Amino acid sequence: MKRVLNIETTNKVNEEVLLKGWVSSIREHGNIIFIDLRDFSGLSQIVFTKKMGESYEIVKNEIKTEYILEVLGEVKERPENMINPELATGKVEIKAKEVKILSRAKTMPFPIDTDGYEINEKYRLEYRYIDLRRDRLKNNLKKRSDTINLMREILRKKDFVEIETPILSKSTVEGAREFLVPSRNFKGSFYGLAQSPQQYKQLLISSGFERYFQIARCLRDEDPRGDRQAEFTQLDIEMAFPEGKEEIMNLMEEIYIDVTQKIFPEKHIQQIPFPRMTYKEAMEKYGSDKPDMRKDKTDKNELAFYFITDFPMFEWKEEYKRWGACHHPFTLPQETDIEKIKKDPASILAHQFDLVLNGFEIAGGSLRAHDIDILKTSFAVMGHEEKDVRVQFKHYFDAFEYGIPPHGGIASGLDRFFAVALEEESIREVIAFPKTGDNKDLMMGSPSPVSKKQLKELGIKIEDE
RNA sequence: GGACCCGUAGCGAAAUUGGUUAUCGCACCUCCCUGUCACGGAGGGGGCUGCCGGUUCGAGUCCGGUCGGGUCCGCCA
Repeated sequence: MKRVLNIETTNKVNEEVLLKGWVSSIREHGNIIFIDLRDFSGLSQIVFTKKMGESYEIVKNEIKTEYILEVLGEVKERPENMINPELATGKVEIKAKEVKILSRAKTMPFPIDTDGYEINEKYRLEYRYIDLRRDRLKNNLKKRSDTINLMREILRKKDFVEIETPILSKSTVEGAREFLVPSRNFKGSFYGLAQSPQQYKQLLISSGFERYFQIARCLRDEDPRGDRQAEFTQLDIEMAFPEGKEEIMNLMEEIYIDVTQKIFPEKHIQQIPFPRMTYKEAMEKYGSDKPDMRKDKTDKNELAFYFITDFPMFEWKEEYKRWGACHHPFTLPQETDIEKIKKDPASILAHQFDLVLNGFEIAGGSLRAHDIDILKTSFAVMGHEEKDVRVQFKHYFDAFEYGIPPHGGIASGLDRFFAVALEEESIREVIAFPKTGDNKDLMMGSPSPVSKKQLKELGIKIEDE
């Protein structure tokens, strides 16, 4: 017999159904027992009475909360005074005939019928697979999935091609600290885990994939925050021959408007089209390059999207005593005079923009430098010797010499968007298996030491304390 | 790398200025109950108060260290 979902019972009155799911709660009344059975579609109330005979004894003596059951029963309309309006299936109940225990369960380490905020997060992270049983997290991950599906649909309709790029990549001078992966075949050499598909996607443009996108996992070995994790997901987009940066901004805007209307219909966008504000104006007026522009910050359904444009090309990195890229070195400066760029880097603006939502940077994009001399100039300003850059970015410079169209793109941090849209303070609440503030996975127990054999294979020696 | 906050049964909390046997709710176990839906009622078990050290006649409470979790700064092209 085919299994029926709880939610489907509402239109199967007087039919026999086979339900499978988790025991959410048990209410025993001596000679009648109610069990709320939970599956992915919701709850059903199952009624067990002594008429069941032996099965009733199993329910009475053996079944506990979170046991997984198979229940054969008949859908019955509830009498008027027993309807539960709180429940989607509240107008019916299941009169059980047979029950089978599919899996037994220990007592849960913490309650799962609450929103979970009250529980110390270390327990929730250690037993994440149990934490994910709670409705709030299930809903968050479901909405996440729906959104990503919709984004794919929108982009595919516009002829964007989804292409996967390597995670095992190369360590480079610029950018965030990379996770390093030792090579077994080449002892002493390392892969860098991709902190973004940036270079790959630009190379794909040179290949003629004029419209690329990817739901890309990115990895950065920096300290996490409430809105940052070592690994995170971004909607990564790149296009050839854009009609200026406006085309890229408009595309991002279209995607987020559609997502909001279809997946988060209770939300309202403060202003469409998304307002544009220059970096200079944002800093002068709000002292931030990601101001929270909500008109009513107590309105949890208000989404204030804003584009911040015209970022500086370079910023002084005090730690390294040199110039660095405000966005990344591949950005197109607004100034094309190479001498002017070299002379006064601080004055140079970039064709770069961020998308800000309620005070969070949720996307950053730019037109890219496709002129190789401009690219070289940017690296020179940042104090990198041309020959070093030539070695590290050989592929990149080579590709440019083989020809690359004008192009640009954007990357949107999806975890942050979901945190805002789902009214979560931490992106950990919208990620299935997040890590702690020092990048530990409390559930898997990673990072973890490895055997001497593994280290030897990799040619690695660990220094003693 | 730095600053701050937190740590008491499985979970969440309480415990006056340091003072009897560390309290309560949920969960768990036993029993009662045929209409509950966070059912209700009666009873019960469960604690090295994170760990180590110090102050004191006496420490859950004060001090130092350490471990664990969180927030922020640095960092995050």
